[in-house]
Amino acid sequence: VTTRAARGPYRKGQERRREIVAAAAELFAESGYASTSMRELAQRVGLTPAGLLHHFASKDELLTEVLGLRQESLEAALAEVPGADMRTRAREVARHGAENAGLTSLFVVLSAEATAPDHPAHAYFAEHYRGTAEVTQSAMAAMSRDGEVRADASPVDLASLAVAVLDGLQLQQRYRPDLDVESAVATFWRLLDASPAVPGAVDPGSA
Amino acid sequence: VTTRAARGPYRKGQERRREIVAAAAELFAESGYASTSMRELAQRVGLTPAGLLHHFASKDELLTEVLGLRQESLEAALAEVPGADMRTRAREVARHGAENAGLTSLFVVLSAEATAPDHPAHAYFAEHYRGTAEVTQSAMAAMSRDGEVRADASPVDLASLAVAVLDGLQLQQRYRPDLDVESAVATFWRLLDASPAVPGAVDPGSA
DNA sequence: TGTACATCAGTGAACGCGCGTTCACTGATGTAC
DNA sequence: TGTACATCAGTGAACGCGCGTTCACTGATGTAC
Repeated sequence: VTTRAARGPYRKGQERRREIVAAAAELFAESGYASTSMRELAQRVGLTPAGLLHHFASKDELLTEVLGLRQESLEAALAEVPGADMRTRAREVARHGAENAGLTSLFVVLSAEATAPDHPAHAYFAEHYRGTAEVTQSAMAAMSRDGEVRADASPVDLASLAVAVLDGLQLQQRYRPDLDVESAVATFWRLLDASPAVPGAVDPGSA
Repeated sequence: VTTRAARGPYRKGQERRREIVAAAAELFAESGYASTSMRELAQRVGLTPAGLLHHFASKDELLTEVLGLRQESLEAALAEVPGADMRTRAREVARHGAENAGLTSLFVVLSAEATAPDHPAHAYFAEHYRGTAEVTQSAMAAMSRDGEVRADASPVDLASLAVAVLDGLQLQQRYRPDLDVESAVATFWRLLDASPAVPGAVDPGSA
């Protein structure tokens, strides 16, 4: 008996997948994961709920796919400034966030929703924040050692602040669209300057 | 025909109300509003779902009550430092947040969930952020004018940052319980100092 | 001080509804010969 | 180049379930006389 191999999805099928993930990202960003229904999403892409599940095994799998989408998009943007220092990378994260407002809202809304331990994305965000804290702390420590940021503040606190500023501004912007996230982020990093624009200041890095 | 006036709730009933609101605050903080069910809440306080609705007209009314609870609690804490300057008040907000971890989580989780325009708490949070921005901006502008914060940063940006730092840190702490929110907030305010601890610096406020 | 009774506190069963998912099915699409 | 047919893309109806809320009801509690 000879068994035939699966053909895999057609080109049209793959396009549909992308279209569905993009629409899901928009809806999750608007209302969160739990409050977005398969019926609502299906209608958005012109399918029936059952049609969605032909492309994805479950609503959970869609969430996983959406989280991956954001990751890819951000990593692609960061790959354009290879080997840049942390300030530049942080500003690139902020710039990317401002440019992709949808994905940005998505991440803030989902991370807050996923603080519930039984939320399907809880493990993802716990790992995300753990990894971000680790990377940011060691980068900030290195910058502090090299005199690139003020030495009179704990690098651990500065790392927490750098992350909090991005999250907090993005949340705030959802209620105050006039808020200029990029400008505020730039101002934050200026606060960290090792040599503030104070007349008569000497370089503390040589101490 | 003489109609008798309503008696109002008994003492036991009022205690129940408070007990229910407290439990609702805990559950909303854990899982958000939409994902918390009346059945779950009823079980927590030893009632049936219908029993809850004897004390509150709807789930929505419970949410309103819970939001008011937080407001009262924070205002009571701030009333203990009357007329204090903005730094002290901000630190008091942070201290209060750290002490009432439940209420704090509640506010961050709900504000993210409520970014959806049709969420029952959307108007509340929109007004909350609008009012907070207004107060914080004018306070920051006054401090800048008086030389109490660095003059080389826009007061509007600093105000946005002050709010974002509190929100962002509280969100981050839900995934990293080791995070020291109070310390990070103190570090942030040190970054704003008008006269950084730099040898040889002169007071820029007299310029 | 005693008691009738209106109101309060709470129950248990049921309601209509929207949810994610299943299942058997139909037509479209690409491929092997 | 033509065609048989396996697989893909998608439908329509139905599923069991948990949701917020309703309703008629029972016992407890406080109050007016």
